Amino acid sequence: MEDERLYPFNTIEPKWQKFWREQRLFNIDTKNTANKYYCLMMFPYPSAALHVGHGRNYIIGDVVARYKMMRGFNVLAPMGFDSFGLPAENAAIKGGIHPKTSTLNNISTMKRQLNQWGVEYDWDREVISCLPEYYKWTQWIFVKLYEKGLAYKKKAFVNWCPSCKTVLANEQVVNGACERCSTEVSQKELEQWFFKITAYADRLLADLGKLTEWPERVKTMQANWIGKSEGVEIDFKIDGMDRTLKCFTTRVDTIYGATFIALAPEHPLVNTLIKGCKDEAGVLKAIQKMRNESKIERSQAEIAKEGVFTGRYVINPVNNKKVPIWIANYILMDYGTGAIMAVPAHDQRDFDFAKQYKLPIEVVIDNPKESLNAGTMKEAYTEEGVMVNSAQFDGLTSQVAMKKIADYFEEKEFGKKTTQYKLRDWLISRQRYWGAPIPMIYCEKCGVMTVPAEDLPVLLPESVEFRPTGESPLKFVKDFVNTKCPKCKGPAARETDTMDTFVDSSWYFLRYITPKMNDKPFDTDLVNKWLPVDQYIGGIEHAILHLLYSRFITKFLCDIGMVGFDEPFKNLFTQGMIIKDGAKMSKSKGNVVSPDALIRDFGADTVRLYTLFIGPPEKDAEWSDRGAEGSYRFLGRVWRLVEKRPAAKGRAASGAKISKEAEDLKRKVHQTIKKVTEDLDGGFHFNTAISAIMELVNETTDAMNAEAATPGDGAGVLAEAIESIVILLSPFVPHIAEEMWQSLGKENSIFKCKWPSYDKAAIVENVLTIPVQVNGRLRSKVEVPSDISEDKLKELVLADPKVNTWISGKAIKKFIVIPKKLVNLVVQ
RNA sequence: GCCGAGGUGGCGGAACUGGCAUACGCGUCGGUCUCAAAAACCGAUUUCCUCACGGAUAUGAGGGUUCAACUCCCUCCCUCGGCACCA
Repeated sequence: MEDERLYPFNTIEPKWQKFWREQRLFNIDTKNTANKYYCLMMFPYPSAALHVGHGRNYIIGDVVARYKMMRGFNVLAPMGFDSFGLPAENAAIKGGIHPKTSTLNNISTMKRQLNQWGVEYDWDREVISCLPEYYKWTQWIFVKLYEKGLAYKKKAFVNWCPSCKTVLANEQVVNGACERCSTEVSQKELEQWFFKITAYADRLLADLGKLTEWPERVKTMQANWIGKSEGVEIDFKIDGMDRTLKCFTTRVDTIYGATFIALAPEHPLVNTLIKGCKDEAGVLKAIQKMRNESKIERSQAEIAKEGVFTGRYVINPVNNKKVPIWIANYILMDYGTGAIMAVPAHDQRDFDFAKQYKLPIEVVIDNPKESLNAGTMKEAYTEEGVMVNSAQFDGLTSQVAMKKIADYFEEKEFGKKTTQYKLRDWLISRQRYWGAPIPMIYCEKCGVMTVPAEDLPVLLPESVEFRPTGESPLKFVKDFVNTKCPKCKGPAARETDTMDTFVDSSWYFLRYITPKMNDKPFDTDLVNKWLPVDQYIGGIEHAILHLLYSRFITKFLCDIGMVGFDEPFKNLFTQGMIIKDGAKMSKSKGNVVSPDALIRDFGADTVRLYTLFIGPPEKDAEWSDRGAEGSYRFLGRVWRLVEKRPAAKGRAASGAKISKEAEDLKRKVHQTIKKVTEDLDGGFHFNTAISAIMELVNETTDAMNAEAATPGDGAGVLAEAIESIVILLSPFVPHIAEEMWQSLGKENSIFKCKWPSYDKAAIVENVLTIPVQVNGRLRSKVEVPSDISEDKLKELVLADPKVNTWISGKAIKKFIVIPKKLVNLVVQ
């Protein structure tokens, strides 16, 4: 085994890991804010073992931190654990290990793995969200939200996962199934706590515009999720009743074409409306049937439209016509007002429904290209057009009419302009144990109140029984539930729900600045100096949930003066997944690549290098063990290069005449410095930066072999090349770089040295190879001095024998010269 | 259906602002070393024709603009991700 190693990574790696810790390379004083750079990786949930896919995130972050360090920044790179959550509790129910024990065990395993990867952090700032010193402040934020009316409790239909035995936020339901375990989600009516994120909908949407350094796709996903639409809320008078019915529409221009009204089966007016109608029992039965189709069934696929007439009518305010009220299964209670004005001619869903129940279709927007006929149209016309059958609005374009009719409605008080969002309030109650207890107390005399600040944290009792009941285990802990009312000191009960773990993770990045502070969640002044985060790195799977919640909580903290900024993350980078055998790595698929064996056989630097070289980091990439071996061989070549380098006689004196070979190598060195620096500054182009260094290594190896064969003046440039290679590689492969740096005779850590800058004069090519095309096809190449005149170049090209074979006997129509790039002759 | 990203050798992928397509790595083939093998090193490698020189051909498909197109424009196909009866 020993001889098979290309270099002694197994001794080098622990040596430098220990060195970095002892030197406190990553430990910083946040009071020193000059030249600060906050490099943040999304903190992980502590699962049992990391695979190479997880590693990508940490490796990228580590490269950025080390590179910025070498660029002279005061880098804050902290790490922590998002350590409340369901898996630990489910494991406790199954295996009987307390969540706290298994979580803390997993944390220490993960820390060991991170350390093995050579990924370093300021561990003095570690934040663990399941410990009281942290969740005390999560509870404190809850209290602040409650005080501002942004945390409230209501009875609501909620998403219930029968397998996890808990409720889920809308964001955690994926295709009608639980985000975590993929079990189909059902609906349950429960009293739940919510955060009023909808109060911030407009700002969360508008401020996406400020996030210029975020990936477009993340912003689009958030915008779609918030789902803003502007329209008019119309008050329809119900015929024969002293009530109105509100309908939201974005197409008020189609009001004259409304031929029926449709209500969601859950609409609160339904029972009143059908009272006394012809077949009350039959109608009620039909409605009941629609209600029983769960929300999920309704949203899964386009199910057949169904509906029933209520026997009632509303009056269309614009023309006083009677319009029938129907109940329809395609109307959602939780969007808009749960009732719509249906315009079959101009909305496909209404059209389908009208066809099925033979309801009238009236064209009110005509297609300017081809006039519409209500009787023969096959589908709704949803485009813009010209107003018809719309009284005084006839002849206007629909866009103009939209505004005019909206104004007319407000003037006549038929309705008002409003904005609707798809975003729902954030359901944060969980009937589970392993989360931060919601700090509320219920007193029979004094009512609902928050736990006073001085009594925080509300500690999670350690001794509980884990049962798969679907009810919070806290309910059965008498010492926990029974408490005193903070006001009247009489007997009172605690809230037994805990908070969604996304609450924990929506403020942790603030805690890292002053992680030990115990009288406040964080120091506002220091936080204002360090945030917004300069670079946030994490998975695309958090595009909506975590990133939206964090933005919301930051805006809230900004509003109450706790922070001085309203967006937490300036630059966001979302890395792609590492795929194996065409699928995301997961234990159940059995395609997990563990870093342990790879690190044992090839070393951490190989795993790091391959992970970075595999492809553009924002894209998914297929893992290949063979590919990883290629990275190992490369490191072996670099190692040998450093070992076999000729004794440096000192650099060639500047200005001294050097050979062409030496000059070529020097040019390559400086071109590579330029390329790597630009790749790291301009984006996260690690893969191309590494291939540029590989090219330099190849050229340097050739130059060294040539120098060994026929010694010349190359030693000085070779030394410069080797030193540059080691520095340029260091952020990617820090252990081997430190070792080689040391063997080059350097004393300090390589990360204390300055990142090289390139010499503009050295990268200038003085001889150029100019491709020559004839009629756009490459026919020859000419070598010319870079300062050649255009005339001289033309002369040379025309003298070129290869070119001549292609142009002889033909007339030159055009002679295109792109200076320093290419020549193209057009002949006929 | 809507929104977003993408489609380049056997594979992962390069290519600036329209200017030598296929860098770098993997794999494969050949060679060196070895009794032999592995490892390592050196060389070849879009495809087709050619002993060779060389030529033709190719960036999902088709068309267009241009002296010149992976890059710009139009039409279409496919893959991945998100949202989805949102009025």
